[in-house]
Amino acid sequence: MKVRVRLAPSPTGTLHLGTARTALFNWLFAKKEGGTFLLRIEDTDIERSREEYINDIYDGLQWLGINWDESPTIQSERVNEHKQIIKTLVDKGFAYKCYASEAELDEMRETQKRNGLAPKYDNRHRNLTPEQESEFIKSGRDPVIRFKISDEKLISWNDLIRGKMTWSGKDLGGDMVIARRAPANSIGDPLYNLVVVADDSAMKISHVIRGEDHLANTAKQILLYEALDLNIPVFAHTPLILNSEGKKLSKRDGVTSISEFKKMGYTSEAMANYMTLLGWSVPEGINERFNISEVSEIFSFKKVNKASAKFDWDKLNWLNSQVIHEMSAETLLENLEPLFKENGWHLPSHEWGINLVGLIGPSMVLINDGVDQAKPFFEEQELSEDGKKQLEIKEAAVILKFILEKLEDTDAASFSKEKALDLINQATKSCEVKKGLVMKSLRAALFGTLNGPDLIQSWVLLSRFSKDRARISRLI
RNA sequence: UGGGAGGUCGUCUAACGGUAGGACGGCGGACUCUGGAUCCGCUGGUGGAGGUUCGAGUCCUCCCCUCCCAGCCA
Repeated sequence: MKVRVRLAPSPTGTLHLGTARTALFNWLFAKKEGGTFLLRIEDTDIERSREEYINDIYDGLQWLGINWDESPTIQSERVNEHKQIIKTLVDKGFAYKCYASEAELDEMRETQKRNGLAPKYDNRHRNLTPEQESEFIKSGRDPVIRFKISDEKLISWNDLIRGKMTWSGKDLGGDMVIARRAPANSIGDPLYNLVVVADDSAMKISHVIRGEDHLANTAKQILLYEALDLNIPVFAHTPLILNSEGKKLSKRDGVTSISEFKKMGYTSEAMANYMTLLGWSVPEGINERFNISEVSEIFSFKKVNKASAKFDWDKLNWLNSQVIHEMSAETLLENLEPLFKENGWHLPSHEWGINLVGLIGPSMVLINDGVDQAKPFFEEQELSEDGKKQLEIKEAAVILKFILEKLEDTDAASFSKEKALDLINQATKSCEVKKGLVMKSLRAALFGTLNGPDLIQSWVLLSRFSKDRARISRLI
């Protein structure tokens, strides 16, 4: 069987972490099996769907390196086909018009709940007589169209992740609505379960891979496949990504959009790596830090976990830092230079820039950290509390004075690590202090704080602007 | 409430019925400036009770907990 899978996002919001992970599993499976990965935009809810979200979804997938085959299917463009299918179902007696009002059904559900029952449509209009129908129409009622679900029906499928699944028709909430309310002589807007079946079939989807929150939909959809005499695809229901409370991730949980992660300074490699790791376990001997192209050669649902996983910032941060450490200085500089420009910072030379990112790279977790860490090299910093304290030590002034005098005899252009180290050693000896005191004082004077990257290399970079002298002398 | 899916260190996970291991985090040390870099070490777990078995995270029974669905949303 030729593998054809799809991602079917609804453009009612930006590309969500959960959707992106589903995309990844579909993509990985398609790549592994030499199949095709398709995209279908489910924009049948016209009220909530927006063009800008479609673009956000495309951008996010591309950024993650999840490329799709063929041009995306736009669901709303297929509405006539969907209505035709609904008409067929009605004509064949699989579906019927239900005139019950929403208020009437709300009341029905309320009563059921009060009596400790699960809310469920009671199929009250399944067998209306033509007389009853015309009565409703005459009174101005418009119907929805419902697909019959027999209480006795047993539905089962073999899930690639969960094994054999079985549902009973009586647990599917009664006859399901497949078309919105519309005048009786027409067909209303087709709804989710119907359009999914219609489109998955039309797109010749072989495997439906989606979150486990769709389990009940799958049972309903199988009934539609059977009624329409269509081939039933293979199903795989993936575990979900949960928030730290163990609930389904929602917009309320803060950052959940791929575009937001990108903006914060996460790399696409780390995001894809982490999303794959949540739910899929690496075979023995393979490092947890991987590229999805490597996984696409070994991906299997056998290694996909059944239980949902809680999202963990620490692990994502670690992966992101690993990705940054692996970057060449050239690549890292390419990532940072636009951010530097936004702050009005200009590199004195490309080589200087390379040395700078080489220095700060190892301590970056997010790409955006590079901005904070580079800042002291471009802009003079206020003294921090502990920096101030360090410079209040009485030897500090003596040390700085000594170094400043020596610097004035030194050529800024040829200042080097060796010369910097030599100066520090000279100061240590001449001022009769511990080397640590010299270095801490110098760090405080040059950068305002007591922590940062390697002091000697930092000093050499700073000297390129002759800023080292200026910064020391301001304190004397 | 009904149905469904799940439950191994704090988190993500590994373990033909055969020593519960790894990663992240946390804690401690090293790097004779800092540390959010790097290296080393430590910490910590099979939801509960029975049962089968020489031996149970794994098999059986009962219980508990969590999540998902129960829309004329997708």
